[in-house]
Amino acid sequence: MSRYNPKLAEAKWQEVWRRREAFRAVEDPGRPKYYVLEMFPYPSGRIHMGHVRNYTMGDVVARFKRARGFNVLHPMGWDAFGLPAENAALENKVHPAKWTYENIANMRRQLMSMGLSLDWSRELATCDPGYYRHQQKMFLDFLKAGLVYRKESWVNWDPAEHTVLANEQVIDGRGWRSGVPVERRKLAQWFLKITAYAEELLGALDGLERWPDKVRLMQRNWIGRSEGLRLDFALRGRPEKVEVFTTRPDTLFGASFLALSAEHPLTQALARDNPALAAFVERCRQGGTSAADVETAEKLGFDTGLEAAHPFRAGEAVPVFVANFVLMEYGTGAIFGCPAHDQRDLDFARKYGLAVKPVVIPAEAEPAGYRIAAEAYTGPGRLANSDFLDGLTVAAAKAAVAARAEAGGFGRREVNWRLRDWGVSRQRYWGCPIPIIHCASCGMVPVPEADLPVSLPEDVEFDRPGNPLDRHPSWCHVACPSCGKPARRETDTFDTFVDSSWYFARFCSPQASSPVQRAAVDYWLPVDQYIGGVEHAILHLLYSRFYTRAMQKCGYLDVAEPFAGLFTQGMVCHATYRDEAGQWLFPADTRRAADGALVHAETGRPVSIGRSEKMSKSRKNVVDPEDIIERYGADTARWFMLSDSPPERDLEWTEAGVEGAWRFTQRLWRLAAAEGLPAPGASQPNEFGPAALALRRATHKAIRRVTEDIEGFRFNVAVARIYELANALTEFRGDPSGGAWALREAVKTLVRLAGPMMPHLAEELWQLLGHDRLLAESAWPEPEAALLVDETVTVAVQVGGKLRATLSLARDLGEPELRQAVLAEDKIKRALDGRTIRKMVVVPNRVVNLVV
RNA sequence: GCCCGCUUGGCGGAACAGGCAGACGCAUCGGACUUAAAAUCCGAAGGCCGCGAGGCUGUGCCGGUUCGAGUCCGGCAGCGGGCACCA
Repeated sequence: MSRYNPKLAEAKWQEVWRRREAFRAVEDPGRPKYYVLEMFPYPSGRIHMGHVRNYTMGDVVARFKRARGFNVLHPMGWDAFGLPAENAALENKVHPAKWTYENIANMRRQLMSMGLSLDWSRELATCDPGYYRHQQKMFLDFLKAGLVYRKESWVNWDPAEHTVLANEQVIDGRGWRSGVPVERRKLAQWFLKITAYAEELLGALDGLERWPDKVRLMQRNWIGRSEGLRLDFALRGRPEKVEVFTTRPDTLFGASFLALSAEHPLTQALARDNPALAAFVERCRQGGTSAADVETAEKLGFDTGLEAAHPFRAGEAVPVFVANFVLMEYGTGAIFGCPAHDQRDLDFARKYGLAVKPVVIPAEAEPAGYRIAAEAYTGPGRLANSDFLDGLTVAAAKAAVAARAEAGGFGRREVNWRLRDWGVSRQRYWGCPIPIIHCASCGMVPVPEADLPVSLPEDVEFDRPGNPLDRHPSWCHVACPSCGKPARRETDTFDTFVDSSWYFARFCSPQASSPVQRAAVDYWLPVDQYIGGVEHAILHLLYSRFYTRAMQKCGYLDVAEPFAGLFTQGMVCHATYRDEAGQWLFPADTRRAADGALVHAETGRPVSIGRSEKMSKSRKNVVDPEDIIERYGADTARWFMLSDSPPERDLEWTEAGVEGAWRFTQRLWRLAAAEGLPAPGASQPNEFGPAALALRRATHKAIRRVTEDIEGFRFNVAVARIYELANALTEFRGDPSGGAWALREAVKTLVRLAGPMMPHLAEELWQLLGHDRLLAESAWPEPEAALLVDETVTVAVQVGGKLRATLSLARDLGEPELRQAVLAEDKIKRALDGRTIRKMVVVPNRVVNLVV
């Protein structure tokens, strides 16, 4: 028999699908729609295994849903703006646009070789003015709707390169190129008012039932709703008050200091005539802006010498510090510290010799002798040493403090959010220009809609750091649309998260002259199944949820939630290899020596094998999908991606695993291309012998299980079911009564079920089996209910919870018959050893447990 | 630092909603076919004890709930991921 040649077959079927426009999506209100979307890729130039995994899963869903009768939308595009293009420009003297579009062309070719059932007519790239003009239009709408504002905000500043750095460009507090310590600097920037939707974004999470719980939890924590109290502290010897925010007003009587942010107005005022403080504030600016940087930095404080009066005990006062861990962005930029009940405050108090007074006493502790040692106590308890709060629970004490503070006019209950507004300004070239003009007379003037898009200038130089838009000789100089006088364009561009916050909506009507065409989004949205990496669990998904609401407010569409279903896939990992010198090696540069040891492909020197880690270029543990597809074909790559590892978990790429997948494609070919099957259309026999019936049961059970497993995103289990059906087929030895018909049914079903995963091979076999219609256009089978239940079941019999025997019994036996059958069994009699049965626990058709 | 996740044979994993732990695959071993190899086909296999029937034990660790725990609860350990300018 001939072997299956994936190279020929894959090219052939891809061409057939393309010519027939088999995957083109057209709105059809008469049919139920299904929108499958994978997170679109950044066009880095080559697809990697993570893409293969992501797009294979999406394609399985798309092909499956299409076969189930849905009108499927499955588009692809490019998240094409971003920093790497500028880095490439800097390093290789190639224009970001040229670099990006060449990368897109190559990746499109690679994706096409995977045989994905995509509607390529809807392809878009976010760097195309035809895309980003609409983004500019919507920004102006958001501005009118009050969702946009401008304020000063902190950035990472590289003092050597005079440029703003991304967090990833800050390594150990230093610029990645210059190696110079990074400073925090303030810059006027554009913000989108995501906090206006904080309550709604939080509340709506409950309704996203087809999202992973962990993603919802991460978003919940990110939004970070907390109820607390704003409280005024009077200062001794100064007129100002310090307003603090606290979620633990109950611990107020344990307060031993106040801490202000380095950016707090009072700090700034004090620093003007206190050089030591000014120096400290300067020092706080060292280091990056990320949370990890701020929170792992050493906790530092500066005693201002001021004292703040306790709100409830005028005679008592606490020192006022400036501290580097207090964030101006959160709450009021000032806190009171209660060391006994907050670890960070405790560390701070120990360092600066401040009092540690416990005020919440755990139930099991003695109030008089209760002391705090190295760890703060944050659990429940009763209040002590706290005046009018003594004896109250934490919750009651919080309420009591709040009530008194409000009554006294020096406190206000408040809901605070960790969520901050979305800073969308980037001081970069390769992004969507922000359509604003700064005029000396008129202020900030929106670019008139007729002048959109504001396109990026093409004649830019990347010979030095900084934003080329800023130093462009002509681009930023423009007449003010309002007064006509010379004015200057905004040179910031949008965060690329803006681009990706609405592309799913654009896919519904990618050619529309407005951002979206209403009928199209009304039909297709929301996305029924979104698939991507868990690394986007918070930002991209939260921004998209906000952006969709903003679009809704401006009348572009009428859904609040963009993604009804979400699936987050795991990463693709591979073992790491090093040579004797400790240098990383690509797997492709190694081979197996005669004794099985791994050696360098050329030198034959030994190679040490490290643990499996996420594929990354820096560790060289990458396998190029193009090589795999070249050697084995796309179906093998797809099949391997789906076998073994549950999709949400990390997958380890192994050569042996790919070989196994390859062998199965050949095995399937042999099973289905075998001679001697009855022709299609042969009528179903009335009678089936036992072997034929058993095969039919296996076939129909496979249909049900594979269907359920694909629906439930258990692709690895679906693959196992397909193997089981293949095994049943292999074991089948024929049956004079209906055997041939049952065999054909099983083979046909096997091909049909494998179709979403190995579409080319399945299409080839489908044709070989004599079908006229394409598999890609054929329906999914329905299992016959009668074939799904067995007459006999295997019942496990336990004595005292231990398995003693398994019995093959008729289905749904009544308890008396069951008891009789169980007690007749020798093994059970022996296990009982004459003891009396106190109770018989029966799980129908599964387990009998005899309690003795 | 904070938040989140994961942990089952040699390996990846399966186990509906608390009910036969190890489906399915990979690797391994034995056999068939072959001059030989590859490919393919058949078979074995968690660990320990036993000639055997069989017994004991076993889902990261400690404890609990239950007739029954991989699954539920409490505690611990190890590993991984995210943290607002990478996408």
